[in-house]
Amino acid sequence: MASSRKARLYGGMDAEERRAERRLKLIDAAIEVYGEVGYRGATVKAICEAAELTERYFYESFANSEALLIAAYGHVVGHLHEEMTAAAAAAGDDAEMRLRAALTLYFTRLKQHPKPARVFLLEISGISPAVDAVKLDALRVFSDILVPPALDPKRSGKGAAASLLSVGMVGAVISIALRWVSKQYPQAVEEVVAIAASFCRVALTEAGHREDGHLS
Amino acid sequence: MASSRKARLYGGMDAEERRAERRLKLIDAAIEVYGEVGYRGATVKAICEAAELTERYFYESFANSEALLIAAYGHVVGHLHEEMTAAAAAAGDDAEMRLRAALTLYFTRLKQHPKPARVFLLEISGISPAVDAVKLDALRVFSDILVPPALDPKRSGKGAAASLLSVGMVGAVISIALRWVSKQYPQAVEEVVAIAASFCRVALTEAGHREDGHLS
DNA sequence: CAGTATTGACAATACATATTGTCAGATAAC
DNA sequence: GTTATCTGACAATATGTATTGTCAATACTG
Repeated sequence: MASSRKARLYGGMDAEERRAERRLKLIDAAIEVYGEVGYRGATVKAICEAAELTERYFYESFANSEALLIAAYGHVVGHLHEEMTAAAAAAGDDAEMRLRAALTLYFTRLKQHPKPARVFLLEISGISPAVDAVKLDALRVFSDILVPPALDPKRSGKGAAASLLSVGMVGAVISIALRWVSKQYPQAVEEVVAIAASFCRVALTEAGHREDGHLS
Repeated sequence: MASSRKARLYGGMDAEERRAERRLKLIDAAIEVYGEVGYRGATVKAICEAAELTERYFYESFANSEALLIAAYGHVVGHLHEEMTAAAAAAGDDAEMRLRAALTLYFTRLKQHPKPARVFLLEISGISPAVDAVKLDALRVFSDILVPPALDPKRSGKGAAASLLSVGMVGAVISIALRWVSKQYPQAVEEVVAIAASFCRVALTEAGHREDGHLS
């Protein structure tokens, strides 16, 4: 009872820690491999090799390839989400400023880390209903950062139309990002942000108009 | 020499015609099946069954599944392209009118034919470089309908930025379409068109500003 | 140092599907 | 009605990969 050590230490870590580390290595490796050959081209074996682990450890942490994809996605998106929220918050209360700040952070990270970019921009679509649901949720979160629903409290009646505006906005930003990445960043971050922001502004202003019955 | 009939007739058609008909049946069946289980879930066998043909005929017309996907995509997009061009032309010279006409046709067709919609909205992404190239080309074509480059002749200097605007526009429209379809058309066509148009207008007006050195 | 938990390499299995091949029966030509 | 062509069903093969299992080598514990 007194010596209730959880497990034998290896490399200074107990069993739990080692497992967590392997899990992380697999996620990192997955992002790497997805970025090179795409999700569907990524075999379990290739990911394990990249992670310097064997297949046994793959199934220790993940039920199947899809589970790893979702985990990798969550990993990338979780970070980004935090950072964007923080950047928006730091920019104050002005909607335009918050927008700029969040987008600038987004495109900056995109340029710094091209591989993860591919995971959550491209690879994530149309794998399975489960994966699509995860993506949908993530997009909603990002859209809320760019156009905070809190700033738009009357959004009860025209919810559906407002939702299409959010969707269009996020679609525009992601498409721009995809192209920008695949063409290897031909424009400066500020320029891309300016372009993306102009689409986001549509969602902001149109939502306002629509609330006022300014339809069509 | 005189009796240079190409081949024996079956069902009133010669060999060539029969082959063409089978090819078409396969394309139609593919669109149907993709619409139900997605491209990656669509086996050669399932498509052949839907087409009421056997695998032998699949390989008669297509080298592999990917070739059929590309053919199906071209089939759907070709039609749509013609119709949108015609609708835009019929709407006269006013950019706003052309835009409305093209978008209205797009969303109307989308509602009429949900299955093809899925093929060219969702299934087409990230299958392979070849398929992506086909898609990229198609998107460029559509973007040219919505914002004709002819109306924008000075587009030589700031080409790259203008290109991102087009990309964003098309991305917004497609995302809106996807959501609208997957939620089973909660808004009227006119309303969706209005929302989509507001994103397209960004591409039109921003392009103008940028030409005037109105950057950032 | 002896013993055991843990690891890494790799074999064995399972499975799904693409792709090619076979052949009996149907259909048109003469 | 006979023959050559074409068709449809299905078998046979090939391939690639996920998933599980085995086992010797390694790293820690006492």
